[in-house]
Amino acid sequence: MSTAPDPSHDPAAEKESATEKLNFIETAIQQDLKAGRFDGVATRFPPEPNGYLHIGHAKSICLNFGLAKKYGGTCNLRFDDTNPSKEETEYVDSIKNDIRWLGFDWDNLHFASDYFEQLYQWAVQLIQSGHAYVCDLNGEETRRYRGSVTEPGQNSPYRDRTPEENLDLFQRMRAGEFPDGAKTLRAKIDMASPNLNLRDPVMYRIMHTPHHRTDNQWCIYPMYDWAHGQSDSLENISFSICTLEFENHRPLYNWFCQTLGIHNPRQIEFARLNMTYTVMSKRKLLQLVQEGYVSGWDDPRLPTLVGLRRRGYTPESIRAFCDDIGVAKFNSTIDVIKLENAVRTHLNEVAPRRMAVLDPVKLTLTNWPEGRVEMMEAVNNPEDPAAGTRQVPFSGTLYIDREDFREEAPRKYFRLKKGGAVRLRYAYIIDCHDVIKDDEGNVTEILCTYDADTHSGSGNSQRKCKGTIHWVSAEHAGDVEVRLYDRLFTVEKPDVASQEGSFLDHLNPESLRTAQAKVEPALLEVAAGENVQFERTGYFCADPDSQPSAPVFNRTVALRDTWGKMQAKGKVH
RNA sequence: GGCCCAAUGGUGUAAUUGGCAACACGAUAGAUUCUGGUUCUAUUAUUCCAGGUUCGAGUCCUGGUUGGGCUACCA
Repeated sequence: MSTAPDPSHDPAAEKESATEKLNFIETAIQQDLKAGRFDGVATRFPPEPNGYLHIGHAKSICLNFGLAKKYGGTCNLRFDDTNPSKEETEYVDSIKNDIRWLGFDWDNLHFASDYFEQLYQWAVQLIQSGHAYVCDLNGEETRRYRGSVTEPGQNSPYRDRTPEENLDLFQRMRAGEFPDGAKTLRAKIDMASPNLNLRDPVMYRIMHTPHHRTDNQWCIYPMYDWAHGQSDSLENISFSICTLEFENHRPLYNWFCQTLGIHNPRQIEFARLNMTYTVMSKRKLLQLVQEGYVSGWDDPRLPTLVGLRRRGYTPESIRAFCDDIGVAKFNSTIDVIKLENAVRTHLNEVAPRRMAVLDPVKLTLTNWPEGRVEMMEAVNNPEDPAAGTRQVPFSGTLYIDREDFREEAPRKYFRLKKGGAVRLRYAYIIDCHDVIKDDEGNVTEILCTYDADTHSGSGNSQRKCKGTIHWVSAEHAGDVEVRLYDRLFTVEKPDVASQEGSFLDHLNPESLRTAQAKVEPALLEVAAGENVQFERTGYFCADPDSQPSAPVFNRTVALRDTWGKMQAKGKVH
């Protein structure tokens, strides 16, 4: 490096600003915009209200809302509520909350059920133009006629009914003349198509089931393929972004729009999110909740948005994560470390630091003046000077973490050992001269002397020591419950069924440990939902179970632990 | 035995659309540090295989391999 290049003439920098990194969806959007296929960008997030949102949905939400924002377009929230047997208003509310919590707001709120009448009219249009027919085959027969992946299907015997007859039958289906399953309305496409979705797909089924919004107004309900694309079209969506499993549905999506002669959005598919050490399917999440393996949808071990929130994940960290993982069509599995890293990064910037002793052992300062209490000034957040400082009471009787003391230890052990010294954070350097044990040999009390010249920040002493540990003054300490969460599963891919086993076989028996911690006074005032860092330990969030002056803390994620890693690798003992 | 889609370091995503393979995370080594945190530095690749087109291929073509999806009146 001989000369510092002028940044304005740095070719590398120019290149960087000129070539913005686009994912494959953005590339497609820019091409379509340039070609004039669409006027602008209109997207939508289309959940079915039959469950809680999880981190995989967050990826889709960030994508759809993010694209709208990036291109100055709009993003709607639309509930795909076409199956009344599974859907409930409870889920509608939770989904709205989760999206807002994540930091997004929709331009328009819609329900597929609002389009039922329009959908019906369009179905009539397809019947009249000879593109749809009423079929009397039952489920079992329909399946048989469809053929298989290697064999073509056969035409339904009802395929050639006249438009008049079809119309009459369809009207009577709507009027409730037939029982559940007696008839369906099917699109007339091609029973020999290699794409199974095109083998005369069912558009409507008869279900005498009240709907969460339309109640008993309808007894015929549209299928996904018939409702989804048409809803997109009605809302003038330009890019209908969905997951990979709908790739084979795209020809049908386009067929409906084109046959109807209506606005045809472009469907683009991306790979859904998979993450190590967890499960993402609604079925499995439901099973974990219903069978009591976790405490509920908001159990902090679940990848649900309500679970992550309770665990202490911030919206910012989840958005950063979604941004970080990118979008592609490759079926990948993201290392959960990425998620943990995202929340560490954010919390490192914003979480106030506090001292908490999770596994307390008593430490007495034998040369401390009887009854004396000193207030120590502690920095609230070294990453944020504006967070200021606080006063922490210090006395001759303290608690430190059992992990931070050993009678004998290797040179690389920087914490307190018998005959050694350590710095008490924001206080004094202490020397350990003795240990008291119970009959079983457990350390019950550590005896030390403090070095009065080493008061934090005083500059009175040149004395240094390698280690610094956290502490809490016994008489001022609060007692709180701490819930130490770990991964729910012990294997990277619990989903990949081990031959005969179930994903439940891989549940981590230690995914939740509780501890009674001794904490500094400031921690007693933390309100539910607030994030803090317990110095040297991890990030914690006060749980909704917290009571005034009696918070319960959930461990969001531990701090990076170089020492623990060295131990795990056998480099030290 | 059909159709559709994908494949780039340990993980995930880029590559100005045919022009010197980049970024993040992880891992490793070191520096700094009153958090074994943070921060900083360094190291970490014959682009799944085989042919072909081309001055030039991660990118285009052909064949193969591997993985995913499709056979609900679910979405």
